Amino acid sequence: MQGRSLSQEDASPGLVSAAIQAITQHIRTEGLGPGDLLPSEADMTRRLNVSRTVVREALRSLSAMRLIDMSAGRRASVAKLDISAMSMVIEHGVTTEQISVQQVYDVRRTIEMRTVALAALRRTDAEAAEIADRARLMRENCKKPEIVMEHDIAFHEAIAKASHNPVFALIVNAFSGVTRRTWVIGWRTRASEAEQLKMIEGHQEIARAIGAGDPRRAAEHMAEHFDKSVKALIDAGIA
Amino acid sequence: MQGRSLSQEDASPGLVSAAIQAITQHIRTEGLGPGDLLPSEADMTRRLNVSRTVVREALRSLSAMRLIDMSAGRRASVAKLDISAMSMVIEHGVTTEQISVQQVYDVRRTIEMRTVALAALRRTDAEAAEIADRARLMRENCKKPEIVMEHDIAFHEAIAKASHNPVFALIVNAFSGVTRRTWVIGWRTRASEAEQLKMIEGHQEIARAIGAGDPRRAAEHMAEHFDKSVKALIDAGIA
DNA sequence: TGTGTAGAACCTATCATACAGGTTTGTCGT
DNA sequence: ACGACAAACCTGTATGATAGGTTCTACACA
Repeated sequence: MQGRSLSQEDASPGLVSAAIQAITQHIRTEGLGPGDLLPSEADMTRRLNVSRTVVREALRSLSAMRLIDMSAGRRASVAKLDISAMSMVIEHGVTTEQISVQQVYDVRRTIEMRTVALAALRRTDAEAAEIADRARLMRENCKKPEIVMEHDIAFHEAIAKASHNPVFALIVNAFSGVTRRTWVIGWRTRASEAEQLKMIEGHQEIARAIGAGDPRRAAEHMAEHFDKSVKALIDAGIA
Repeated sequence: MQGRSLSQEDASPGLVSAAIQAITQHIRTEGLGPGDLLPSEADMTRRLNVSRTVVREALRSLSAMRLIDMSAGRRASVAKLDISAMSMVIEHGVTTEQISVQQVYDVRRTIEMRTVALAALRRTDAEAAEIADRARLMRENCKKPEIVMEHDIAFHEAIAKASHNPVFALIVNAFSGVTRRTWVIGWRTRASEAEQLKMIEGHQEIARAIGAGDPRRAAEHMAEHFDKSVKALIDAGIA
């Protein structure tokens, strides 16, 4: 007893892929939004006429891509937008040497030149304050690289958020993982303490420009920041 | 008999998450590259001291993110970079109305302004030819929207590829899915045939600029193209 | 009438086992 | 040396069982 059914397209081979299709389509056709519940596994098992194993692997796949949330005892639900999956993809690309760190920086530069300009135009006061705070905290902790790094990453994420375009925020977030793995290298390369401070001041300049609502100046400082960061990485021998 | 083992961090709850961690870490520590084989499921079952169900769900998750390739009878292998997972995330965001089409276009514009400039600088002759070909094919099939669309998408992907930065290619690819869902709307909005032709000519201009190795002109035409596309979408009532 | 608490009902997480079918590999006959 | 066949190994899917988490209901008690 394992009659093929699965409504339609068995394009990609395997029942699991078909189940994934069916589930995403269900979300689409039912117009489900974040938080809405999906049918239970047993239910899907009946509807799709496959074993629970298949249903579970399909759900697990969706969960891996963060399209749905799963937790014990509760039915799966549609997830809020979250691209940490992409973060894994990028990290994977870097660790398997299919992507270079420099290439990541080029993309980041491209995107953040835009987010910073948008942020300068659209930031709320609270967002401007958050951004300025991160820059300040970087300076205050300038002796502790780990902490500076976390604030640095949060700084860039806050700017992306202030751009008010979630797609930008998503992408910037996706790069945080890689950044965490390479940040220290760039930091160490800045030989003198003065140079490290200058880098932090660059962040403060950016924060000020955003606060002043000056997109051009913000973008210029961001560009400068990236140029120096890339230079630091190259000096460190990361091609 | 199900002693907890799994080396370390059970941070995210669930054995599956832990298994995912273990597998990605295995890839990292063994320095595996694309095509290299992972241990068999049975092997992992023993090593991680969990059931095969868990191992399979972990593998399936990685497979969903396209970090590994799975196929019947063969062991899983490390995958070549492929971000079609992100495509699903973006589509999910759009269908659940967490992202607007316009926001996607803003991101595309930002990125493609860069890819087109890089392409003009770094394209090989073959790549330039491919890009020009796509533009030509768009014109030749201008009566068949479906075909124009496919060549349009391929056009943009070819440019991204010619930028010689795989991360850009990845991201542009990620947007192809959404584009496929909205492209026709923009096309229909261009009322007259003349307007449709003008849009296609815009692509040819871009192709020419890339062929001529002129990044500035290429970027200008790309900007114009996006501005018009967004306008078309807005006219169509897609906020 | 209001409330809270113990179950019942429902669900997911994980395990064990089984079998069908695809891949790989080595062996044996020619 | 070569090619076909078989064994060994692996994955895909199904089934059934148990443990433990969630939610809702109904009943006892205030």
